[in-house]
Amino acid sequence: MWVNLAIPGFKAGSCGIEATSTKGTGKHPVQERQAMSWTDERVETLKRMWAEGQSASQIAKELGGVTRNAVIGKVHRLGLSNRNEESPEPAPEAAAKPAAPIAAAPEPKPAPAPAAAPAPKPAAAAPAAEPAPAPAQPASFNRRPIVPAGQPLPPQPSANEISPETLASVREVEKRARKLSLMELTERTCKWPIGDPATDKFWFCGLPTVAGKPYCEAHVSVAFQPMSARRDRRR
DNA sequence: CCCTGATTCGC
DNA sequence: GCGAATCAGG
Repeated sequence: MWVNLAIPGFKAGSCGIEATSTKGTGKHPVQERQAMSWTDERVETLKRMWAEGQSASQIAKELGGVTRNAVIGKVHRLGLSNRNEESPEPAPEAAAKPAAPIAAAPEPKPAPAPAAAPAPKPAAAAPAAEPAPAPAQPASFNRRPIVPAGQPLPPQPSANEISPETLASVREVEKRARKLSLMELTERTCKWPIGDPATDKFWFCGLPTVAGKPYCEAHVSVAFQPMSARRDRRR
């Protein structure tokens, strides 16, 4: 299960290494040695995610131990504010242009820079974008249990049931999916499942839901269709 | 309400 | 440098 959120007694008094073992108590030895700090690694993650267009809160959550304010503050100090503003370099392909090239990109992977940083990401079998939510079992234990859905999973419409435009749009959006695990879903994160539950390549969309709906805008469009539209397209 | 980023300013 | 509090906005 995911344990780096909300460290109980944690209170970043400031920056520093809160050396005193105020929390040296019997806490889980989870990642948290010496109060969070902007290590090269963390800064790199911050830069990468910020460049990808992730929000400060999302970045904060990923990093753990910091608030979105901290992230924003750091972003400013690093001087990489306005993520917009064309970069001096050939734009590295912004990941958010709906209604655009429908290129068949089968790889939904952000591909972090191969720098010299020891990626804190799970290796081999996991989707690189997010720590795999299945740490409890030995790697050899493949074929994990069917995901216990909290609610019935939506039917995955076959390609011939949705318009090409919508399909393209959805795929585009899914590249930006937050890839949440079941436990990370909240009332307002899109619960559309993506990938095969029987493999590691499975997660939930997680983007903001349309008010009152369980899915984000893109997924609502494929989940809720007028009967007529469905009938017309089928068969 | 939920959420965003921007800024200030004591630490 | 850091980030909570605050501000301004969607």
